Amino acid sequence: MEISRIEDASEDRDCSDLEHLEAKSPMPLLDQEICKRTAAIFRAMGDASRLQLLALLAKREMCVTELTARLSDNLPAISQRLKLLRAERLVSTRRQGKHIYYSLADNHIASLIENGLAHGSETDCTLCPPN
Amino acid sequence: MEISRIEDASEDRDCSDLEHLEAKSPMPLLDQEICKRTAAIFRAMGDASRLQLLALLAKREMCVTELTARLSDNLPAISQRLKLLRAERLVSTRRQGKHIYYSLADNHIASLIENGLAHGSETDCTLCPPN
DNA sequence: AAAACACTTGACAGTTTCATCAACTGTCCT
DNA sequence: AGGACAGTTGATGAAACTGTCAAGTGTTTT
Repeated sequence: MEISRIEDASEDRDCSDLEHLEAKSPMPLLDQEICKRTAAIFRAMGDASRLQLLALLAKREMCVTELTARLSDNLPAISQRLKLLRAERLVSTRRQGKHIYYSLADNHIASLIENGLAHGSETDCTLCPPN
Repeated sequence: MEISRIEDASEDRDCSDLEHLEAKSPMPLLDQEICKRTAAIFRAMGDASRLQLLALLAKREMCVTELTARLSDNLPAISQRLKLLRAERLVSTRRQGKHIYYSLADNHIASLIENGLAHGSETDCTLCPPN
């Protein structure tokens, strides 16, 4: 008996005879639709420019012009990003006169963003060396 | 006075004279680095195949072969996805003999996935019509 | 030492995404 | 009705991403 024999005995067998797979709990995969929908939400949040946008909207409702000014970007660019976010239903709109006000679709989205940013901040690339 | 005069008086002015912007609270943008890092995390989670992978790993550590079998996909494909997830440090690896075991890098990631899936499930596209 | 297993990697092709710009729509003001 | 403001929408091209497959690495077995 060697030193590292503490592990499960099934480790010895060939992995290709997937008996241990059946043996273990069924562990069903995620429903495909839910999975795709969730991935789409994450993908929409997975861009620095759009995330900035969402972070602003997390504070309060804003019109496109104000967003444009705060982000110092051009209006069509912002509008295109908002269009994508709206398509994924992360934000919703309300028209008032000439202005169209955007806000987060619900506060579940807000907490996703908050959680993500919390994680993004703490695992700073410059601090933890890449293994 | 009309009916809809409940709103902030600043709504009347031209949005282009951005005075109201200075007037309101500073509302600093997110730090660029944190923003980019967070977006990268979200982007990594923003793909159905990778999300399935992460969801499996959220339950327990698994080797590549088992992941491949459970997802009924080819091994290099899985490996490439894992490579990306590892590059973003969402997962970490441990070698044991011939096998390389993958697991989520930390449970902050796990909760992000869980939250995301919770939201993805509840806002089912088939239920809420696209406006 | 050779063969077998478990992965990883590099390269290429096909697809997707993103920014940009001009043209268009909707609302208000005069 | 005409003009100005606020914003949206295609279209286009450049850049980034993904899957696939052959070839490579590391570890154990015989």
